[in-house]
Amino acid sequence: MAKFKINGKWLLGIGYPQGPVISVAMSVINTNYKHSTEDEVRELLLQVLAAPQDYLEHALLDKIAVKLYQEEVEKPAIIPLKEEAVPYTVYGASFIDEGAVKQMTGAVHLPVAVAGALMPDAHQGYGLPIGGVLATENAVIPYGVGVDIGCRMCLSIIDLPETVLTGQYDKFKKELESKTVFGAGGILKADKDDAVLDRKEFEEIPLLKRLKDKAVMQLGTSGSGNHFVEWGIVEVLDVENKLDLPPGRYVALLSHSGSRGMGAQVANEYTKLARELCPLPQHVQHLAYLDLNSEAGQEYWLAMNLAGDYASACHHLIHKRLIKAVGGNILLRVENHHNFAWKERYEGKDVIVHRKGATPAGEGVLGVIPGSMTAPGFIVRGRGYEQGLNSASHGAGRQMSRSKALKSITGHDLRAVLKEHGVTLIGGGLDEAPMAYKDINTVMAAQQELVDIIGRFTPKIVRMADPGPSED
DNA sequence: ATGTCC
Repeated sequence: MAKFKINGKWLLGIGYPQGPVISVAMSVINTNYKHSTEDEVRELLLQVLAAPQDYLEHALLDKIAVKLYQEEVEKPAIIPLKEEAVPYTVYGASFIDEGAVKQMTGAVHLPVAVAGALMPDAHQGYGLPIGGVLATENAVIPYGVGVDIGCRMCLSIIDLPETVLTGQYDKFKKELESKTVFGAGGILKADKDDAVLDRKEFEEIPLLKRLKDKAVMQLGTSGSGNHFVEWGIVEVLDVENKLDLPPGRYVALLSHSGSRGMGAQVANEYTKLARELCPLPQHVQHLAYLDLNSEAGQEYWLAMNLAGDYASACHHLIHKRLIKAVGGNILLRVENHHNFAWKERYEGKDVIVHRKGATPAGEGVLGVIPGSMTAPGFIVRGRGYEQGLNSASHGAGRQMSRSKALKSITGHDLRAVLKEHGVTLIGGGLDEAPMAYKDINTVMAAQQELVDIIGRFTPKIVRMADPGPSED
C-alpha cells in the first residue's frame, strides 16, 4: 500500500474546519503517525473532532484538540430568535409568493422585532422581502433597507398643458435621451454641483471618504434595472386633495432611482459588519442588525441618511436638467424614499421602521406609487394606518422573475403593448416589460386601507437602461 | 441594485 501523506484538502474533506487547526493537524500527523494508514489516521482524527475536550491532555494529539476546542469556544454564539413572533399584517395575501411570506415570518421572529407588515406588491428578496416593512427596537438592519439605499420616486408636475407634450413630442424625446445617464457605472460629465457633496460625513466616515469620488462622478445619473425617467401626464383628481392644484391634466416628469454605487457599497459593507457582530440562525442571517447605540450602528445610520440625501439630489438634478430643457416650471413636486429606515412611533413607543420597497403612508403623507411603463402610477395620500405600519406598496410588484420574463416575452410582444398604449420606450429590456408586473389596479385595491389615490400619472415617453448583453 | 467579490 502506498504510504499515506496527509494534506489540508483531505482534512477539510473529513470535516475539519477551515482555520489554524489544519496546519497543526498536518504537522502532528506527519510527525507522530507517519507509519499509520489512511484509515487509522481518519479514525483517530474523527474521534478528536467529535470530542476535543477528551484529548486536551493527550500525549500526541493534544495540540489538535486544543485548537479545535478553542475554535468551538471562541465561535460567537448564534443569537436565538423569539419563540413567539410579533404580529404582522399581509395585504393582498392571495398574490404574494410563498418565499416573501417565509422571509417576513423569519423577520418577525428577530429578537429586536416589534411589528411587521407585508405590502401587496411583495416578492422574495434578500434579507427582508421586497414590499416588507419591519419595526424594530433600537436596531437597524442594513438588508432591511436594501442594497439600493434611498431608492425613491420623484414626480414634478409642470406648468405646461398636455398639448405641449403632444405638439413637441420629438423634442421631449430627444431631451430625455440626451440629458439622462443610464447603465451600470454611469458617469455624468457636467452639471453636477450639489450641496450634498459638501457633507461632513464624506470626511468623517472612512468608508464614505473612499466612496466620495464615485459619488461625485455618478451624481445625477439613473443606474439600471427597474430605474427610469419618463415624461407623462398627471391628472389631479380631486379639488379636496390638498395638492394645492386645480384638478386637470399637466405635463409631468417621473423618475425612479437610488444612491448608485455609493449606497450599494454602504449597504454591503455594513451588512458584512452586522453579520460578524450579530450571528443569527442561517435562514435569517441576512437580517443581521446593528445596535443603534453602537459605533457601527451610528455610522450606518449617518451613511444611510447621506445615501438617501444623495439619491434625492440625483433626482433633483435630473429634473432640473430636463425641465429647463423643455422650458417649464415646477408647480408641485411629490417624492419619497421606498428603501429606507426611519425613526417613528408605533403604539406609543420609539421604533425603527424599515421599508424595503414600501412607500411611507403616515397620515396625510404624499407619495408616488408607479404602475409600469404602460400602466398608470398614482399620487397617494397616506391614511396613517398603524396596523399597516404607515406604509403602502412601492409599485405593482413583479409577477415574473427577470429570467422568466426574458424567456417568455418577445420583442414583438413588448412593441405591441407599447403601441397599444401609445408609449415610446427608449432603452429598456424585456425583463422590464409591463407583462412582467402585476396589475397595478389589483394592487391598489388591496391597499385601500393604507392610502387614498389623489392623482394619476400616465407614462408617455419612457427612458430606461439599455438591455443587458444577454438580450437582443 | 451594484462595474453584480477589494
